[in-house]
Amino acid sequence: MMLIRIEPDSEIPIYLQLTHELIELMARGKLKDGDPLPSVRSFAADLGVNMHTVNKAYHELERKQFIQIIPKSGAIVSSISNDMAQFHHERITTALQPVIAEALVIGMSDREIKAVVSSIMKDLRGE
Amino acid sequence: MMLIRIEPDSEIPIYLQLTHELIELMARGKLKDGDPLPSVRSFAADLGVNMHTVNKAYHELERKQFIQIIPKSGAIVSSISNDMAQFHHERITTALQPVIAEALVIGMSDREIKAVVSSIMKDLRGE
DNA sequence: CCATCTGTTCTAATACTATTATAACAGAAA
DNA sequence: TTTCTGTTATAATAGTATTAGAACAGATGG
Repeated sequence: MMLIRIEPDSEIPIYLQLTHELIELMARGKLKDGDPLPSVRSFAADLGVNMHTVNKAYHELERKQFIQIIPKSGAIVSSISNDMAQFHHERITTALQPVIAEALVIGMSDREIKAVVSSIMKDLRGE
Repeated sequence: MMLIRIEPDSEIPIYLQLTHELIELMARGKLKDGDPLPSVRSFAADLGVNMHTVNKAYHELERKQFIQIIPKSGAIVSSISNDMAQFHHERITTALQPVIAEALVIGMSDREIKAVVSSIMKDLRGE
């Protein structure tokens, strides 16, 4: 049983909420390399969403190389290959840039921004 | 003349690209408190997009309190009121969280993540 | 081997968002 | 008073998100 809650009325699409939640579970170490993910059908039933929505989330995770989908069998969490570091690094930087810019505009100091980042990292690593 | 380039074929909606670009200009100090923004018509003409798309970007910026729209007159960059710090702070944290989680999963160390954040801040503040 | 489970693929419908195009309106500005 | 401004309205198009239902074929386990 996967402890995940979806907000159907969120502005964030369900399949993206799901990818975020699963990545967070990986960050927290609750999903580890090699762990199997639920089948799209059972997971969809648990979450009360459509099979295709879960499938879309899985393919998003596969695109980002966080899981491996074995055709007609299932999906498992996959370790990140080090040689793709550059690929991932660029995505992270691109995603971070507009948020940091916004933080600067609202008047946050470098120290404050780093503190927020540290706080988030601590929360994810802790426990 | 505002030095902004839009990618019409990006996965990111044009109106969001515009908001990001404008916020970045504010972060870089090229748009300062009280500076007027181009009219939605002239800006749209310059960018080669529709008037309504620029208007949507402006209202997105107003919602985030980065500009002030004076009805039937124009829009100006507005300083951030300190008493809204909590409001902004939460948005920043919420936006940052999934990206940090992703960074951790791809194996970035705390030091590396902070380095990327510092690099972005330096780029925005520098020059 | 066989029944079941798996992801895959297809069609289809609905709702919403993004973008563009026109047009008209009323307040602001010069 | 003419021009510029954001505002509002209608409409069309394209794309995305979500759901539904069904069929297919490879994988799995008894």
